Amino acid sequence: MKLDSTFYRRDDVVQISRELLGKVLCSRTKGAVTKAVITETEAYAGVGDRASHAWGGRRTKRTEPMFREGGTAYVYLCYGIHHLFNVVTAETGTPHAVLVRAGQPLEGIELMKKRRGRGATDRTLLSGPGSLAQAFDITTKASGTSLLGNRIWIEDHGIEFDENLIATGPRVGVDYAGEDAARPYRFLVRHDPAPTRE
DNA sequence: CGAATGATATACT
DNA sequence: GTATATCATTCGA
Repeated sequence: MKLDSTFYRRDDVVQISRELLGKVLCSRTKGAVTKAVITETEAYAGVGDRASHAWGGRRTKRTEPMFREGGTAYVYLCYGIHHLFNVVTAETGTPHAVLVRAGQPLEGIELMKKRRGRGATDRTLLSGPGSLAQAFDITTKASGTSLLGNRIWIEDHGIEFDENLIATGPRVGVDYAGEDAARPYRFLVRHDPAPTRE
């Protein structure tokens, strides 16, 4: 079933980040549907988190979707090449978000390979936030889209990973964030066939 | 290991 | 309005 607003609008973004493991990310473009089981996430805890784009309450045209109600998509371009997909959580005005970093392909695999091109194998298809967004055809144009609609959404297929399969650690690529860089806000499934990095 | 690559934020004139 | 530094990464050598 599709996750509804009660899932997204809770305040504990770290808890939501953990719960998103095993959920199924779905996208539909031009009638074609692609789905994947989420296996890696990172939490970005709003104004008090130096690693977040919304740190200190920075509200700009780019970060505006993060301040909307939980259940909104926040997508932005990084390093001039990669689109990164985030799930906005909490109530309106609280810019919490969860970065989806990796997943296991479930449906529309051939289409994902076609979008990724060249050396994309089952292993590398969704390994990393930039790759995942590319495979799902998610770009900055999708930023601000509601996850309750039929363009991008998340389903619960009843998949549960055992507690000891879940690894927790510091987030990737946020060394600039000072002490906040060390926070254990990263969640991933061990021995995932589509890992990003250990 | 390091280049690629462009939108965005911020600091200027 | 213009300039410049920076970036929640990826891929190929």
